Amino acid sequence: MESKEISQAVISRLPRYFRYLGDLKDLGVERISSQELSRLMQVTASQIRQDFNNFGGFGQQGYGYNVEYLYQEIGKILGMDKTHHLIIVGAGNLGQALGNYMNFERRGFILKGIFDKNPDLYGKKVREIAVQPMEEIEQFVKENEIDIAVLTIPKNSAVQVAEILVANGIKAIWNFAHVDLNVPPNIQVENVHLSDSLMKLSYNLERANKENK
Amino acid sequence: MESKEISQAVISRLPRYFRYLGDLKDLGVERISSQELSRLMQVTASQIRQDFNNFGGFGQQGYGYNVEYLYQEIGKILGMDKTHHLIIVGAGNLGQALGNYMNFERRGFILKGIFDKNPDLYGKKVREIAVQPMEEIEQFVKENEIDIAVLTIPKNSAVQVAEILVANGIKAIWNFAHVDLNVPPNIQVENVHLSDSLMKLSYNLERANKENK
DNA sequence: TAGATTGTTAATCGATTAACAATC
DNA sequence: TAGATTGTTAATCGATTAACAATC
Repeated sequence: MESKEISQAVISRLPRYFRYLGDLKDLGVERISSQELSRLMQVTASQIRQDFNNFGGFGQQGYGYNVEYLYQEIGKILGMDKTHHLIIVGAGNLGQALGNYMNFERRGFILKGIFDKNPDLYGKKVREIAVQPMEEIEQFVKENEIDIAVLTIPKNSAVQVAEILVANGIKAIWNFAHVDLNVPPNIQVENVHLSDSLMKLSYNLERANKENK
Repeated sequence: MESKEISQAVISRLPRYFRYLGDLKDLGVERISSQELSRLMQVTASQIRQDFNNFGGFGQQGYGYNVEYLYQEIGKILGMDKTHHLIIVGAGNLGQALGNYMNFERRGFILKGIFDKNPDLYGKKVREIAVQPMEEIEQFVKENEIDIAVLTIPKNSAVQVAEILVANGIKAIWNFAHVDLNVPPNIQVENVHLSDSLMKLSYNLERANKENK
């Protein structure tokens, strides 16, 4: 039971810190102050210190932060020290693209299964993992310890499939379907609504065009 | 020159309104009040009215909002009444997946070119569009009216390619590369950092696991 | 010790929610 | 007209920034 609830605004910034710290580490930088990091990342030093202090003091007065240590700690907070097993539901272009993306595996996200309802795809391999019929999914999820389901199926079937997954014990869904899922509050959902993102870009493009006239 | 700057928080919500209104329209619903929409979308009626009123009054006291009209207006705000020409830079799995995604075309986002530096991919077709060598990109962008460049290339080349695109007149970048681009402020960038999103899910999963123990 | 920089409290800013007068 | 619901102002809440005492 966690006492202090940390805002999603803070959480959303952690992966970016993690990325910059990883780069600094690779560059051999040993320590960094909130001010230097602030210049690098274009956010205020105040915000950096506030963000880190949500999780306890990682720094040292007069010194700053040890890059390697901070990197490790943020990694732990994000669960990067653990292995996660995932399945991909929907073996279309996007599902395959995500499955083939090596970097996820490097971070401990291991692809365990991939499913589709299209028989033409059965047996097709995505990184050694053969596409299985959708019907197998319940059994598979029950028998294997799956942490995360990646939903890359059309919106009309997404809600129903999500319910099946939840009923069989899935605790987290990475949702690429363009629809809001209706799941119990203890199930974690992270939405990636690509067309929403593209529309936002379209709006900003439009607005910038208008301003420059 | 726009007078009132509308916050990105509001803009980010518009595509979701657009989606719900589209669904309502398809269901034949003619009018809706902020309260009904509030229940449907799980946001406050107050926020709905505030959001819409950033762009002028779309409703009518005592009646509510006309679904069709509101849908059209939000569509216009998002630039959905216009055609956008885009190119995809990076013809890997993700680039191809995005290129093949039909729904973007339905919304007026027309794929005009696709580029990669891997010669094995030259000539490969993604929806009638043949992959071209990366070297062609400058000329192509100059000669064709391209609005948006979709970056689906590895992080190490992304920053440099973005600079080339900007130098040749690209005004908006949809960035899937896991790196922050450094472009002038009049260039619009929308980032889709998939691994950031997955890490956030990982954090929330972790936290939920702890709480339930 | 003096200087640097964190951790943390206080002040500010912006976004969300509530309330209600205007009006269809 | 009475009822409903917007548009909009005011109140609240939360997130960001500033300031500074603690401390390495």
